[in-house]
Amino acid sequence: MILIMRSADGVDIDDRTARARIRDAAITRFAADGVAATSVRAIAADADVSPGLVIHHYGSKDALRHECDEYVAAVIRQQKHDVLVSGASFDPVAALRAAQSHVPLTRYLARTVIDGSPHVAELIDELVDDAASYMADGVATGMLRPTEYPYARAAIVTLMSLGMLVLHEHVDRLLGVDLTRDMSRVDDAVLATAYIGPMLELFTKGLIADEVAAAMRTVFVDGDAQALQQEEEPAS
Amino acid sequence: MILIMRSADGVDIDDRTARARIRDAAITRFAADGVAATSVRAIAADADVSPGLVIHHYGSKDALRHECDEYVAAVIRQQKHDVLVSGASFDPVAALRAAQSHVPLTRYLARTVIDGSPHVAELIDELVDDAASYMADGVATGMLRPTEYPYARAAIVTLMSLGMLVLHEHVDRLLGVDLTRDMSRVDDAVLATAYIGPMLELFTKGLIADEVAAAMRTVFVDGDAQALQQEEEPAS
DNA sequence: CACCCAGCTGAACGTTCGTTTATGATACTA
DNA sequence: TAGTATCATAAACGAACGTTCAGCTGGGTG
Repeated sequence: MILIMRSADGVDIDDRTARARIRDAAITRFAADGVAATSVRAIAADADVSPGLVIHHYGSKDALRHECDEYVAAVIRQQKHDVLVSGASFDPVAALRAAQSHVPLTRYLARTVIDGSPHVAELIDELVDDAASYMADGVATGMLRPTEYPYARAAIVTLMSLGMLVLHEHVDRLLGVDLTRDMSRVDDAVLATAYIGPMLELFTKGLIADEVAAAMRTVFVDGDAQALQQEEEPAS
Repeated sequence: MILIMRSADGVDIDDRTARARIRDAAITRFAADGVAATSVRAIAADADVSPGLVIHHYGSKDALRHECDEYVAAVIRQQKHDVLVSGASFDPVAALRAAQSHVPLTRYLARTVIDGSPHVAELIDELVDDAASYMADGVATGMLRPTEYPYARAAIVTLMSLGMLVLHEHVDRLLGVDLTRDMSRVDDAVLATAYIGPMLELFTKGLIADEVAAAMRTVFVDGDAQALQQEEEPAS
């Protein structure tokens, strides 16, 4: 009945106490329905305990959510660390696997990322910093193209990936690919043609033609608000 | 006290009745705090009416949310139409402007896009279809690069843009650019260097080097699950 | 054995929620 | 002026919420 989180998964946490069960149930519920729409009673029912015990262990629903944030952040950091020490520098396969980590955790992150938790914001800052570091390595080894904006590019790519994760429901509906599922378990051609294929194409060949980009660059980067009005009054 | 939505903005809606005030207040509140975390009483207070009137006009909170969905979808469709009839085909400036449409509506869309509303899902499907159409035009006129995956690419780019919008809070924190603000009003260099600059670079030059992409393509697109396991057992 | 102290429960607390209802104010119509 | 929809409110409803608390349980210790 209860979706029990596999306790190990590379992380050395071995608790299966009621306290841990409550935390896992909370993470799954928060991820599925959002924090505000999840009741303490629902969490308690999922964890097969009384509502009172939830409060007894965590003090309040808010504190529980707080601890879920920290736990998810800790697990993701751990996974990041594991990836880092196993396959060094920028390994796209490992990075992709790390990004698509444990299912409920990923779903949790995708949900709470918009509810303005300071812990999650911190975690995202770290993810961006790490991405910037990885991508600098990637540029150095020639795997990635050089950039004028190392940090901004890392932030944008990270947030784009995260954004796709947040919108996983729509990605699934439109492309038939569930990003919150472990991708290494999906072996069909759908994933390839519907997601990774166009993704690789997009990030290899680009999207915008050079001359158009140059024009847009003139307007937005070199130009100013005046040039932005060129729709109504075509100048130059 | 109340954040009143400008009634016109290209859409021929001129109601300033209490009913409209409630709807506008609900959109703003739903956008800011989420649907579940917003109480009917808070909406009523923002609209300067009694909680009972909210129900009297809309029947229930859920029906109100339903109507907000439909209203936002209608306004966005209207704006899309306006852009379409004014500057034809794929005009990047107009497209960008249309994407960054009216502030509370954009925020609303960014919030409700993850709560699984059928109306919003429908709207997204339309946005993707439109993007596919625009991008096909762009390819025909040479403004965009050709693609093996026309629909998937359109979906990915649309969802990526939407994802950035959803994560606007983090985009703002990391890059100092508020995507929910009207971009034509922001004339400083921050927007250019922090967002549009790297965005243009990313979608023009790409990110991944050709040889790496070719390798990843071999693994993910041409290969299969067997090849995906090459980390543990490096084959071939 | 008595003790006891975590872990845990069931019932209840006060609050807030969405919603209902009875009633008042207002403006149009005959 | 009387009648009557329409718009709006204040008060209250039951349900569900987060939370509290007194008491039950069962394995470890004297």
